[in-house]
Amino acid sequence: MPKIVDHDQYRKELLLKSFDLFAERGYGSITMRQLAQGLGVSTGTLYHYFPSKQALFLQLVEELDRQDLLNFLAEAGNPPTLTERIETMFNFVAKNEDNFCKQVLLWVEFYQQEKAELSRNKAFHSSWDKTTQAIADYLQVPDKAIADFVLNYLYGLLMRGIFETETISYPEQATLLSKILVAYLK
Amino acid sequence: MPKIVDHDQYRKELLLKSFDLFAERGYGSITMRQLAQGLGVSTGTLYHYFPSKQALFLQLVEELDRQDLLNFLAEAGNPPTLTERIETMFNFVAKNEDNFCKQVLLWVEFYQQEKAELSRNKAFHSSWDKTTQAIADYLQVPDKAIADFVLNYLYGLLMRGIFETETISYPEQATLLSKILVAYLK
Amino acid sequence: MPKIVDHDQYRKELLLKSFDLFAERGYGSITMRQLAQGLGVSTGTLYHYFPSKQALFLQLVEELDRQDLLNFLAEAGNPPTLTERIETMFNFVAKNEDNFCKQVLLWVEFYQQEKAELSRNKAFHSSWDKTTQAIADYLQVPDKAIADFVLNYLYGLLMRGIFETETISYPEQATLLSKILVAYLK
Amino acid sequence: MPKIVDHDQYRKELLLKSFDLFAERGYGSITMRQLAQGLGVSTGTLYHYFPSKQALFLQLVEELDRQDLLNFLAEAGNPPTLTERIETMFNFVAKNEDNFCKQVLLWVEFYQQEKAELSRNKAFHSSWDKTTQAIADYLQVPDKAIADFVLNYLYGLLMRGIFETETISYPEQATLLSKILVAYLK
DNA sequence: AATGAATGAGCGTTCATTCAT
DNA sequence: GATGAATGAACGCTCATTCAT
Repeated sequence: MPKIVDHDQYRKELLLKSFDLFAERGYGSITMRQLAQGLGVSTGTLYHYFPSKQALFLQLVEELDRQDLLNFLAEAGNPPTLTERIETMFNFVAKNEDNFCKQVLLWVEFYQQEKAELSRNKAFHSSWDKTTQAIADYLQVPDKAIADFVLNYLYGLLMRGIFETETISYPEQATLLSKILVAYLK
Repeated sequence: MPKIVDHDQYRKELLLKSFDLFAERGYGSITMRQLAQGLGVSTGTLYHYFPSKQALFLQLVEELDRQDLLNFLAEAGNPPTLTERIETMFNFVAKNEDNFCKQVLLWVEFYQQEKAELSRNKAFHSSWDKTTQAIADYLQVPDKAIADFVLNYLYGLLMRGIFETETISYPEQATLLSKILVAYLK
Repeated sequence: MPKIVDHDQYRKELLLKSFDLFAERGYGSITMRQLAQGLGVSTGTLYHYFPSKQALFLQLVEELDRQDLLNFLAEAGNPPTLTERIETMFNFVAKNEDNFCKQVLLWVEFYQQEKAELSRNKAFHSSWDKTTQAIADYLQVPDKAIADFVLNYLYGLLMRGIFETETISYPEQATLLSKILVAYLK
Repeated sequence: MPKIVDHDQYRKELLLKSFDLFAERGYGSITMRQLAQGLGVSTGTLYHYFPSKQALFLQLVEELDRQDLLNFLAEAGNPPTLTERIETMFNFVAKNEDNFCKQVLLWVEFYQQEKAELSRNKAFHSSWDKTTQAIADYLQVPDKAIADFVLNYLYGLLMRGIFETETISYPEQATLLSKILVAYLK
């Protein structure tokens, strides 16, 4: 019997630890050697667990999207009013803002760089769609357009956090959005 | 100094023509040779006009941001009501959606890939800030938070156009946003 | 010492089974992992039986050369005339043409790739010489030059079977060679 | 205008110089870096002239086969008797024995290593066939089987020069072959 | 101004071999 | 004896950039 390690478990461990490394330097800029060094393994080991840099990244996307959703649902509960649900959601995003920014940045960079050969690989889009859908479900708004509205707002918020020098207050924005929506839905 | 005008004019011509090439393959994936070939010049010529790939791209960012803003202001006029201004804005974005998506994609990819050495170069952020500010001005809303709100929504719209399989209707979204805001501002 | 017999028997079994794998992909192209997988063992096991890829191959050469010779002598008998002996020989080669082609191909590839460090290892050359000598003995021609002549012809036949699109008929060639030699030796 | 060098001429120069390097270490063992160093250029330059290691080698095959044939025809003349033609041919091979051995070795090694993806590329086989055909033509023997006979003999001679410790005398073999054939054709 | 040949560091990836279990 | 995870040097190849012409 070889060394007792759960192959799959170790794979996920490497995956999760690789996120910070990707985030720090970007998908295209970090090298497999740097990744390996950062993870404390050799390049050979990296390739023992993942067939390629792209595959490693794609697995990371899937895993993180899955975990993000799980984490959110675990602590979100099911508040009675839309206002509260929006607040809960914004709180969650605010708490993990840094993580989400890094993710969006990485996903976009990767998509841009590999879009040519990504058409076959639906995993990327489907993962995003699934998350978006789950959030829409959580909000329980009667009109899908309203859910879209909130999501647009949220994704825009993330973008501005990335590009603008001046940061934006999440609680404040959540309050504003709530007020606006309540006024509209009344 | 006629020579300088020619040089500068040619430089901008190359810049503008390079946008489609960047958009098609991504900043990190396209090579200077491919760029040169696509522009119908040699790599040497490219380096005669731009000191580096990064500098070329940065100049492209600045130029396009400038032109986008100019184009918008040129055709936006100054409608009397907020509703109309928002509609005008959304129409403009809808008309140029493809372009804007490509730009956002490229800007993000570039930022992500070069952020390590971008700290010195403020051009990138300042260009984005300037555009954002100009749009906020155009809307003439009393409360800055409202302008932020609209912009967040807009940027989010762009993001979702990129990642989601299902496209989103701009006119419809504009109408919704107008209604919501009118209900709130009343 | 029963253990040693088992070990040795198993080693030869692996050796023989590895021939087809080497033949299919070439010495330089097949990996130890592929070899192990094809044999139904782990790489570790392979290294338990053979100290290195090169040693494994060298043992294969020796074993196959030995067996080829044994097989030939077993079925060749001792026909009274040179013509018959040549015919027997050509029949044998014809029957095993595919095998011999693969062997020549592999031996050449290996020799070419490792010749730098093969000077010490005489096994390779001596194995070839021994076979050649045995065949010469079998023919029982008075003049060594005639034996050389036949062997040259045979090895050339193999080479042309490898490289040329048009295959060559062994029986026909054997008949021709016989006639020619008989005419000469008369 | 760039540096004045005839791209194509320089390519052939590199090609020819690369033969000795390939011959010395083998196709599979020599690296592009070693090749570049041996040629006195950088790896980048090598790739400027040849798209890949395989393509470089294939071009070398074609070029050498072409030149060998040209050289032979240039000095072969058209002797009146078959005996003389065979002698001329064997003299030529004897004079270039070293070269031809190296070529056969390399061609076989390459073929063995790349045969999987070589099916499309007919250049390899066709080049060999062409040469073989030209030699057959030169001999002007009425019966194709006789030409085949001579060629088999020749290729076998080369093989034995490669593998056997004891070298074989070309003039002697040529004389023998002539005698044998003359006895047969009479 | 314009060319494209030249460079070489560095990339993603492979694979013979080792070794803890 | 058997396993397969781990290693890391080395491979083929790329590409931003330089520079002689």
